[in-house]
Formats: sequence, structure tokens, C-alpha cells
Amino acid sequence: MAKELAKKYDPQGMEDRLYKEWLDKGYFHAEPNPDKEPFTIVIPPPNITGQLHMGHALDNTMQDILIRMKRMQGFETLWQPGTDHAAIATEVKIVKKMAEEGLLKSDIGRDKFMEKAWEWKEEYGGKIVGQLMKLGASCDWERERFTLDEGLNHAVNDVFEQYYEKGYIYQGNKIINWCPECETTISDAEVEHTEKAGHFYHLRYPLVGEEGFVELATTRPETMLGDSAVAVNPKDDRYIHLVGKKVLLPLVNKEIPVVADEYVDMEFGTGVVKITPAHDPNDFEVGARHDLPQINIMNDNGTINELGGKYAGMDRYEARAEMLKDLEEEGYLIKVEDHTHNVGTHDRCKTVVEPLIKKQWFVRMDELVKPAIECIKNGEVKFEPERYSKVYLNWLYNIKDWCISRQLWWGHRIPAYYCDDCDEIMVSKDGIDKCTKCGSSNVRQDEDSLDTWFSSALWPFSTLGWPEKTEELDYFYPTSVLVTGYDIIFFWVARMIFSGYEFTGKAPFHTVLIHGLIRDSNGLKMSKSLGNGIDPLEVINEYGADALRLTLVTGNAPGSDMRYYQERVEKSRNFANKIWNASRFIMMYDLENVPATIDTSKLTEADRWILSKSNQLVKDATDKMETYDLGIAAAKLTDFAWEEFCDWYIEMVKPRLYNEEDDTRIAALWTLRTVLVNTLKLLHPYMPFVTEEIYQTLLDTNESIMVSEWPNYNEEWNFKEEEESISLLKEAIRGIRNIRAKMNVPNKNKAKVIIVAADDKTAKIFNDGKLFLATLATASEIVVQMDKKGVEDDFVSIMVPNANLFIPLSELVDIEKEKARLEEEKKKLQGEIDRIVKKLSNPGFVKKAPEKVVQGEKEKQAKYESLLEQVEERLGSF
RNA sequence: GGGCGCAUAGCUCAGCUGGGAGAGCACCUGCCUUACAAGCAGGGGGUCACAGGUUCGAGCCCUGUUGCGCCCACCA
Repeated sequence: MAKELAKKYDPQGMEDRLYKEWLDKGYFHAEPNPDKEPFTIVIPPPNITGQLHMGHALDNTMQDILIRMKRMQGFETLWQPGTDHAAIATEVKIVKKMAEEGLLKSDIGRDKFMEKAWEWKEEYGGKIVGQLMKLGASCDWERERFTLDEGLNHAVNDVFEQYYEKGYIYQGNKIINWCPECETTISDAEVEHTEKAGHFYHLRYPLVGEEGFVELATTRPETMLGDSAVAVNPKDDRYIHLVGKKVLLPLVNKEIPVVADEYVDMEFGTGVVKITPAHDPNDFEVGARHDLPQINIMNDNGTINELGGKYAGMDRYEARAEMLKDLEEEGYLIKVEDHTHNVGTHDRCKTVVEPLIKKQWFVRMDELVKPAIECIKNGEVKFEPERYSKVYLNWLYNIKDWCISRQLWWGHRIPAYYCDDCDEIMVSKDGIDKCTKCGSSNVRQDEDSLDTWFSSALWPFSTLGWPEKTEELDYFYPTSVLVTGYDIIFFWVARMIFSGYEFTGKAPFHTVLIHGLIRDSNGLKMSKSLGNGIDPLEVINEYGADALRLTLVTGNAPGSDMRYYQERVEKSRNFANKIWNASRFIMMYDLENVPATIDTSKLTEADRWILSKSNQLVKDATDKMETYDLGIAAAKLTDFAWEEFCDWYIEMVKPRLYNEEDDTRIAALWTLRTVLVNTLKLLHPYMPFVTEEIYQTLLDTNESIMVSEWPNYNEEWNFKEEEESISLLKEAIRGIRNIRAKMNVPNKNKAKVIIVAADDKTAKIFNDGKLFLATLATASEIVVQMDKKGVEDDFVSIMVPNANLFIPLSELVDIEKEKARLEEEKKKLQGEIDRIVKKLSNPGFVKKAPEKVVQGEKEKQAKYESLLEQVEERLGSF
């Protein structure tokens, strides 16, 4: 008993059922297979705390499209999934949850905290995996990894040790970005610069031992507690005489020197700068040049420390306010100006970052960056769209050493050890319990953990077993394409590339496919705080994953942001519904009697036309998909399926299907099925669920479309002549419908005879198409003849190349109006002809334009002239 | 300060290597035609931001202008 499609297209239920089937059959699983070529994508590991959002939905849909296409093309296809521990993002959530239970990190200690964290991970982590499944992601879940699992931890320690031994990792007392809220360092990449309205405070610092003062301006007056100099430009005549002298630091009552440094911009502010080496990156440099003391005035939580005198213990902003009050009272505050400036904030918590000096671990970038730059230049790695390689390169050109240590517990603990007896510092991937220098067992591990991106940087090879030499690594690495958003190029893509070169000697992938952000319908970024985010799961529940997937990858240029409109999802759902119903229609007939293959000579013109179109589509869509133009490919597919196949071909074929005696009926059914199957296959990467459901039902099989063979372009299904014939018939049909619509011909008056007067060759085309012509043009009869016998003045006429069509509409046609319409038509044609003649009489055009273009113009001219002739003849006949 | 992107129909956007502009939504007209009203047929609507240039030919290439947007950057 053949399967049946449900009457109504209803993605709910169907999608989950099919996904489970795919899982059960192990279609997603990949194994090293010497008989096949590998195709690998590593998933950008979502944060375990994460909820699937539209960005994930887009990112993973794109990956799934590529993966599913390649799988069907016969590649051994691995989509490597996994999740990211996401250090700080997760720790913040765990801490928050603990706080609800009245617990603090410090209360329970590191080990207990980690226990809790893992419990938390077991409970909440992995939720997102289920959500990816709802989307249809064909990941190899048997290979799922986690950045903190044992193997990956091993890889991280190994990398740390290797970097350390090469001297790429070092510990340094440098100025870093400190988040007083999270109480940890963060890397430069995590600092988000935002324009903020602030103030420019003009202060006077009195000269020591003489009358007068210098005036300077600052945006952060509280840092004056840590001032160790004021600086002027050595070329600045206004101040040069002060260099070497001292000024009195107000409030602190300390004498600090005036130094000369090129760094000072004479044009900006007063030309005098207070120097706070411990709290400003530039001042740090100036301080180093002039050997100034570094005075750290701040505690980890952003309060002023004991060096701050009466301000000690105050929050930095509280201290600022208090100090300004005091400065004003004591006459040191000259004026306050409004001033908007860029303030560094922590991208996670938006707290204003405090630059300060701390001993941290860094990765030296100068050497590592070289192959990562070179690979773009020599084409080993390509960005798609290409312009993003500039963004990438620009970042690498200006890169500074990477601060990797974090004052967090949830993460990879730094494999560095200190001997409390001899102060030896040791790094070991295997752990250390005795000092390698003095033998003391008084060793302790560094308390800090690593930046979460340190482990994600290794993701393309650590997930495949590195540093072990696994079969997987050997076969699936380097991976093929990396798909991600442009917002993550610095954090992740760049770091994967240099890590790949450093540890495997190869680029981790050859292509980086970049996409944009999904914005709301007003063009705003979807965000929790704005509450404008749309939950993909709700959309999936309402419209189906197929509809969401198709929507997300169509209608925008690669790499650019897109706005989300629910109406577009509706449209996609409607498309799924369209395919569903077309398939139901085809399945109403006795497909079991249709042979698998058929000689194309048995096909009608219409059959060959759609087969030829479908064949061309195979080529076009595949080309576009392979060059990552997923949106264009999708548009071609949906246009073909909806317009050519459903609106034209199925309608053309109906009379043949209705007539059981028709001897081309089998050919029609064969063509319907063949074209539908090919279309379903091409659509499958975009809409895996509907296409699967229809495919299995249509072919009455349990074989999955996802492991069926990708359609190939077939040289023998290339029917140019039929394409032209059908295109002529379509033009005629459109002409008839158009004219009747314009004349408001009621339905009951439509079914009239249509007389076609055509030349020999064209007459044949019309004769061959008679059957569907009558249906599509709503005619009672089509009479094809060489002359205009029987045509009266009150017939309305439609001209197509080499044929005139006449419809008797006596009761509706006002002959004068019909003449006017034809005159109008004549004018239009004449205009076209004039344009072409002008073009063709331009010697430059004829000489320099490609032959094909010139020929095209000539053909158009001939066509229009012939049409004009027909119109004139008709006009002359009245 | 540097870099990048965008300006095309009322709205949101496509438009691949230059050869007379498309889609969806919206709007108008007519249809419950036995696959589908989540549909069918037809229609109106665009100096492709502006100014130059290259070319036989420019929405597309070059230069400049204007207006938005994004990224990077230590101007206190």
C-alpha cells in the first residue's frame, strides 16, 4: 500500500519524527573513509548557558545547508558539534544562582565551586543541543565535545606548555584591562569602546618653589591620586621652561616632576598632561620612558585603596565626586567642560573598564601572527565575502600581546606552578607536585584560569583528538569551511588560524564564510535588554523549522545584516505548503505504473521544456551553493518550483492526466515525478523536513533523501528548441489573459474559439500545444490555420512572433477602442525598433560589442518588426 | 583619526564577471477553476542618492560630494 501525504501541511510532529528517524539510522555519523573525500565543518560551539537565538539559527542553518549538500554529493561529511564552557559568561550565571541560595564563591572555595559548576552544567548545559536538533542540524552527535572535557583540557595544557617553552607565553607586569564588576582581567578584544558623555575637568597644579601653576585637563580626576608626573611636549615653548621643575599634587600634597615627552599633543587641551602610569596605557609608556613610579590606587572591586588617603574605600566614582568637591573648595578646580569621549567597557557586563598594572600571563603575538597574515595573501585561507579579510588583517597588523589569564574558576586552570621555597616557576601539562629545582613539595598551582577563547582557538583540531595522532585528525583535518558572524572574527577566527598553523602546521580551514546579524524589523540589534529578540523555537513551533531556515538564508546579500520579518517566514511556510500540495496532486495518479526511466523521445514539448529548465536549474543552483551564494540559489529554486513547475507545467499537464486514454500520460507522470524529485533534492539542504517527508512518500520508500544522490547536470536533457516553443506559447497565453483582464471579460464569456493564424513552423508549435493552450487560455477550441479565415472586424487580436491570435468578443469589443489599442501597440513597437536601429547604426557598437550582444539586438529587431507588421496589417484590415 | 559597508518601486531588500532594472510585502482588478484562498490570473508603481569620468554601452568600473550605518584606534 502506497504511502500518503497528509491533506494538510503540518510541520509540527512531522519534523520531530523525521529527525529522530535520521538519528536512529545514524545518517549524521561520519567515519574516516579512504574511499571518499572528506568535508568537515566544526560548529562554533555555543555557550552551554545559551538559549538558541536567531543568530545561532542562521549560523547553523548555513552550516547544515553546506553539510547536507556535500553529504548528498558523496563526501564523507562531518559536522563536528560541541559546546563551550564560556568561562566568564557561565561563571557569572553560576555565581548569581549561588547568590540566590545565599552562597558566595569565597564561602565554598574553589573545589566546591567547581563541583557546583559541573552540576550546573549537567543540569542546564546541553539545552541548546536539543534546540539545534529542532532546527534540523545534522551534526554528528556521537562526536559531541565540550571545551572543558578531558581531551580538550589535555590539548589546552599541551598548548600552554609548548607556547611557554618557545617563549611565546610569558608572565608580565603590564597594564591590563580590569573589570571591577567581574573582578578579572579581560583581553583587548573584550573591551568595547562606547561614546559616553563625560566631563573635562580643568585642574591647577601649583608650581613648587615659585608662584604660579600649570593647568591641565582630565576626564578621570580620581586617578590623580596615582599621578607621578605632569608632562609637556618638548617643543612647546609655553611650558619648556618648567621641565625639570616640580609641581605640587593637590589633595595628595606630594611633589611630582614636570617631564617632557613627545606623546603630549600641544594642540589638545592645555598641552599639559597628568601622568598616571598605573592607570592609563599611555601614561604607562610615558612612565617607563621617564622611570616614574607606578602607583596603583585601586582595589580589585574598583574602590580606592589605602594609598588614597581619605578617599580610601570609596568607589571610584564616589571618590571622583568627593575629590572634585575638595578640589573646588581648595581652589584647584578651574572649570568643568562637557566632553564626550570613548570609554572602554567590558563587553559582557558593560562596566567601565579600569586600566591597571597587574602581573598576568600573556601570549606574544608577533611571531604567531605571521602565518595568519600570510595565508590570506597567498590564498590558503579565503574570507567569503572577501572584504572581511581586510577586517581580519587590520586587526592582526595592530595586534598586541594577548592577556590570557583570568581571575576566574570556571575554565582551564593555568598549568603553571610556583615553588614556595625557591620561587621557581614551572609549567607542565602533566601537573607538578615537586619543585623541579629544589625538590620541595611546597608547590602550588597558579590560581588563575585561561581566557575562554584560548581553548576555542584549538577547537578545529582539539575536537578531532589532537595532540594524539588520531585517524580522525588525519582524515578530517584541516576542516573545510568555517561559518560564523563577523562579530567574532577577532575573538575566534584569527586565533584559530594562528593556533592551527602553530600546532598543526596547517590552516584549520580553507574558507571562512561570514554572515551578518539578524536584526528586528526596525533594524535594531536583537538583545535581551531591549526585549526585542524573537525566539526561533517559537517560530519553529508556529511555522516549522523549514520555513525559518529558508527565510534566514534568503533575501539578503552575503555577509550583511538582515531584518527579521514574521511575514517572510509566513511566505516560506507558504512555499513549503505549495510544494506539499503540488506533491499531493502528483501522487493522486498511478505513479506505480510509471517506469523509472523513459526515452525522452516519448516526451511532449512541454515535458522536455520543464526537464530542460530543471536540468539548467541543477547546474545554476549547485554552482551558487558551491560558491556560498546560498540566498541566490534558494531564490532560483523557489522561483522554479513555484512558477515554472507549479504554475505552468502542472497546469499544462492536467488535461493529459485527466484523460486516461491519453498516450502521453505516462510521459507526463514520469516528468512530473522526475522534476519533482530533483527539485526536492536541491531543496533538501534548505528544507530538510518537508523534502524528506514528500520524497519518501512519493517514491514509497524508507530510504532517506538526505543520503540520496545529488542531481547532476545531464547533457541530454538540454532542449533549447522546446524552451523556445513553450516560451512562445506562454507569451500567447499571457497575452490572451491580459487582454481579457483589461476588458473585464466575465468568466462565462471566456470559453470561445481562438483562431491562431501562423506560419508553418509556428503553427506546429501551436498545434502541439493545443491541448493545454485551450485550458490555460480558457478557450473552447483552438483553431490553428495559415490564414485569417473566419476572422471578423470585431475579433480582438494578440500578436506574438510569427502568429496572430484572434478571439471573437463581439459583444465586448468596441472597434474604435480596439483600433486605439493597436495604435498604442504600434507606437510601442516602433519605439523599440527605433532604439535598436539607433544602437545598431552606431559603428562603435557594432564594431566593439561582442557578437552575441549584436546578434541579440538584431534578433530583437526582427521580432519587433515582424510584430509591427502584424499590427499594421490588422489595422489595415478594418 | 583610519577602514568598511549602504543609498534601487510606498516598505524591506536581490541584482554574479558592465549589454536597457527584479522579488516579497503593501496597493488595485477579477476569480472558492476537483493540489493548494497558506491559493490562481491580471495590473499600476523606479532620472537605480548627487556630480563628473572611463566605455560603443554604466545600477554595476573610476574620482569626488552628500546622508546613514558598522568596525578599529591611547588624543589626556
